[in-house]
Amino acid sequence: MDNRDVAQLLNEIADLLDLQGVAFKPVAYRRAARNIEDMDQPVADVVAKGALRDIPGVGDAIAKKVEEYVQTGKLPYLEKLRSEVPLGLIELLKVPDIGPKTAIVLNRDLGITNLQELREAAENHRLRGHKGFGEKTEEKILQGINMLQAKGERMLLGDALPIAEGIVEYLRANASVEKISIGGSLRRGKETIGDIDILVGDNNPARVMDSFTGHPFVQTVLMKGPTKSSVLLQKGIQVDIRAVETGSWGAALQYFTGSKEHNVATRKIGVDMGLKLNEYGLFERDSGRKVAGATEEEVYRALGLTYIEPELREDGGEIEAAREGRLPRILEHSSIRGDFHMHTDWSDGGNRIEDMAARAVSKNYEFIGITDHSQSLKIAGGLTPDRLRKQIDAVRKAEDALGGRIRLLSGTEADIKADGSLDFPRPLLKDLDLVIASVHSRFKMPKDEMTKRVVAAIESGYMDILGHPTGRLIGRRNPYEIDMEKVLDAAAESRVAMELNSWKDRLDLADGHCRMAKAARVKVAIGTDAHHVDELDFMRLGVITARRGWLEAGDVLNTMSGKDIVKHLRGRRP
DNA sequence: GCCGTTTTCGGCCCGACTGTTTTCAGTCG
Repeated sequence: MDNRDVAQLLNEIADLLDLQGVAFKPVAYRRAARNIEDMDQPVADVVAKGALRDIPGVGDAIAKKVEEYVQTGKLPYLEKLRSEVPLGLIELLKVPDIGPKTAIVLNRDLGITNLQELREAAENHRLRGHKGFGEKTEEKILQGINMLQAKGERMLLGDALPIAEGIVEYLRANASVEKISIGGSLRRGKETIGDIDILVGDNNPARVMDSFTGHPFVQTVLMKGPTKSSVLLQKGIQVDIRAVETGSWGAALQYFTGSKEHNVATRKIGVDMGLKLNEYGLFERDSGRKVAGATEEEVYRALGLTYIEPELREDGGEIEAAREGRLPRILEHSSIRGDFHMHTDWSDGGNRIEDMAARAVSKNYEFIGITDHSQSLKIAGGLTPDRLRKQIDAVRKAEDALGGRIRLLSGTEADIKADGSLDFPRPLLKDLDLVIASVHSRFKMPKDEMTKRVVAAIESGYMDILGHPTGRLIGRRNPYEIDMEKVLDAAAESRVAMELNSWKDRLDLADGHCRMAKAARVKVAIGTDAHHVDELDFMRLGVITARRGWLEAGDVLNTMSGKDIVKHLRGRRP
């Protein structure tokens, strides 16, 4: 059982308590669930250490239940709740506009116990006429059920960003707004996005709403008011837009960026200072006088905090750090001077070495790693030792042709075989500038075996970077079982870097693991894993993830100059 | 159920939009 299972359990308890009309407890269970889910350590380890109560939001009662579940696999408290509430009611909560209150009424007055029965009742017009239910509510519920069943998974950060940027550009050009920004989880750079939030600062908000909801990318208008609207795009992507006057821009952007938990925490700080924070500004509670609001910096300053970058706003310790002035100066994209990981037409890439290099030069990079696959990855046209020898020459030639404008590191993404050995003979590895080694097979190994395998590769002395360290594909494949603490300890010892693979459905290391790497004093190397020149742009996803992982320029090898990175890598060869 | 730079008890963020209301509750973010 992993952290997600435990979180799911606690969330179910919260839902069931909601459905019993219990106040406050559901919020507490959800907070604990979220913090357990976001933890980097397996919850079972925390239980073993007896450290559950150190998790924010976990007190005696929840700790006892989690312990019981982890140790016995059972939780009688949940069983009891399940027996008290019709099980199908929980799925009703997923329908937009149906919350616990409505679900309770539907069940109590109409005997509805699941989604199917709700659909039938709505279709047969049995809802209208009941107190609080009219014709429109009935229609909306039906629509909501259809939407729920058609709705896809969460979007990847790398898919959502270009869509949101397109909308921003459109509004900038067509609605001549004064200020506009992406907000929400997208601005915070979360790896997956539920919907797209956009904030507009304009002294005529109603006009912006008309412009927004009236335009061709909108398929359905879900809601439209003078300052706030929601629409659906094709494929069911929801976009929420909010407009405020420019004087409230900072407060609104702060509010609209979230996270929800970060906002609750900042508003609480306000309350403690006799202030009230909302999207219009920060106000003295008694006099109503406005203290701040035009910029985010101003709002944070007035709360006694240094500015907190959006990627850090997860209520993960950033508020305490900001109060004590010890927030890290997180990585900036402008500090990136190279890319460690890409493929060419020598294996399964789409472009030549020269093309990749030229695009890198146009990004002002000082180095790139040419790292095609190794021989055992036949499906991807992995290079034989012979071919790799030839490629080393080709890389040198391409570098010369560019007249020293960029360093091309001849490298490989070598397979880590099941026994922990690398997929090329050592003399060949020794002649390469850069060795990334990755697991591409036998993903389902037991945890201790997988850990041993990867640690053995790290300790071989022939690798520089551990490629996509957990092997996950967001939304498609779980990370393989591995003891990240042990891997990081070995990496620290051997001075091997962890890759932050910034391919859009990898982002591996994930943000939390970046923090662990930093704590273990292990460097991070961002690699796009590009198979095409355009995919070198995935670098920004890596930078965002590194920022979410609290990494600073000095924690990331990509900030080294071309000259220094060559020196660094040469110094590692046995 | 959790939590504490006024608290170990008594609070628990704040406002827009909608539908069905003659003044507001519920939901959402």
